[in-house]
Amino acid sequence: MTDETEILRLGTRAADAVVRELEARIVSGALPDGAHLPPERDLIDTYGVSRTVVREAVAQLASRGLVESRPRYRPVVRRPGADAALAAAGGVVGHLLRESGGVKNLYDTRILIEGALVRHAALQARKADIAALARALAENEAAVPDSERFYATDVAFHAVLYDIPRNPILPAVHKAFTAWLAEHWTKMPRSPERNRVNWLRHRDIFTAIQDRDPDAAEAALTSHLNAAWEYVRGTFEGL
Amino acid sequence: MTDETEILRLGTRAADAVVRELEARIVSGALPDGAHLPPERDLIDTYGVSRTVVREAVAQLASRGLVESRPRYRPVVRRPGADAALAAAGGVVGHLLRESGGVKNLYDTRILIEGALVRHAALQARKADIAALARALAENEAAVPDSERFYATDVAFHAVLYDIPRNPILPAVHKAFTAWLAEHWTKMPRSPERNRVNWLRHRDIFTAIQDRDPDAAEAALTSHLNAAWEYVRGTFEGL
DNA sequence: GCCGCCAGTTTGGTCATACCAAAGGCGACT
DNA sequence: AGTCGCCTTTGGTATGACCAAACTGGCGGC
Repeated sequence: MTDETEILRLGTRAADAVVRELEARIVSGALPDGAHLPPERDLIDTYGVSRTVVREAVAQLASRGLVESRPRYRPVVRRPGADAALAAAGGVVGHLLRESGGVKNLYDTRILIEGALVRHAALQARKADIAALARALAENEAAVPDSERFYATDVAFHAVLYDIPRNPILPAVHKAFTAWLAEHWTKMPRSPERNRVNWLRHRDIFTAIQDRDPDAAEAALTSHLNAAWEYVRGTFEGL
Repeated sequence: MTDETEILRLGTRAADAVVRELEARIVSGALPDGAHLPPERDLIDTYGVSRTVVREAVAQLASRGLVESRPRYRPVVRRPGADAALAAAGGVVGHLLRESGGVKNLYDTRILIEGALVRHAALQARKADIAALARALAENEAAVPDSERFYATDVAFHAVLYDIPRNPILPAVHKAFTAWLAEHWTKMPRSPERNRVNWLRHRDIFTAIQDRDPDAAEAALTSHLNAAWEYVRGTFEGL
């Protein structure tokens, strides 16, 4: 009954209380973004628990993205954003990508979402959005000879599409997609010729959006992404 | 440089090695799904580390959804699925929803995705898919007088849309959406009249899909979801 | 012979303490 | 004033102990 929504439930440990306390101090702003957490030994007598519990609490906060904890440094408070949520999912996604069809499934999901985005852009984009797209497109073109820079501007061009709806969740989704797929994507063989083809596709997408033609925009986008998939599918046999 | 993709990096602890070991034993099937982890004291001398490290390793596995750890029970191995990934993100999402506009952003994202799904359904749905939709629609209609059952069949109807592409990520996304939005959604005032209106919208969506008309399907879907939003927006002022 | 109850054992949760190594701060020295 | 190096702070790990709840097995009753 209850386990439906509590797949990851950790149960009621003493650490949970400390987690809630610290959580409250973070969201209330008492521990502002960027500040570091008090030393563990302070938290011990602040909350009257053992260091074991304190450490587990901090670990939980880290796994939730509320604090950023590097090996021997003081944990840094991070007000969570949509990207933190996606980052938290990253660990599991890594496993999914290793399974058969995992990459394909994720990529198809991306195509689905990005297809919707270009439709949205074609219908809703403001002048400033189209200008931003044009700029990204120009930088993309300028980078054609340099494969590394082309990849960066390629990502940037697609990123603009995620920015247009002005929904902070979407750029985070894009970041997550690129991070998760980057491993497979960056090993794709590249060349100025290849880059130029991709740039042409980007231009098609841009033109369709500029023309306010959602069907053409979606068609150009899916064709672009599917072609890219076909191009790299050999990289990961059957994934 | 490196922190771009390592938002949640925990650094190199001794626990990480144990995590990798156990991870390997899980994905290799040596620890099959449903089995429970060896006792902590066994892991201690299996890997030659202290119990502190073992416990941290198990906690990390739990946060990644590879094991399910309830308070005083042996952790149970869970082969991760897409739903585990989304569940991992749940903790942070809870905070996002408390922020201004958080619910709206999440809901808009849902509309974007589900709009793409109905388009896809209108273009790609097979006979069996349409039959499943028809069945869900019928059950939805039958539940009109019973608001609680209506909510369940409502969710089930939308779920069919996420099943059609046969991409396991999408049903997990749907589960995540409903779980995250349920808190706000279930407190929406309901009545058989209201249910009937919603059912009519569902029928519109179904008809459009059956007619292979993606534009009509998307329009019906967005109209349906936006109307629902307007109806409940008073529930959470300005969220 | 089967089932339920109870004690002993196992096992996860917490505490206390100690030690190490690296980070960070402070002061001396140049 | 700037730099180098020592000392303190602080996170990471190891031990060992204890508790309470879960588990197990055997005993006794039905």
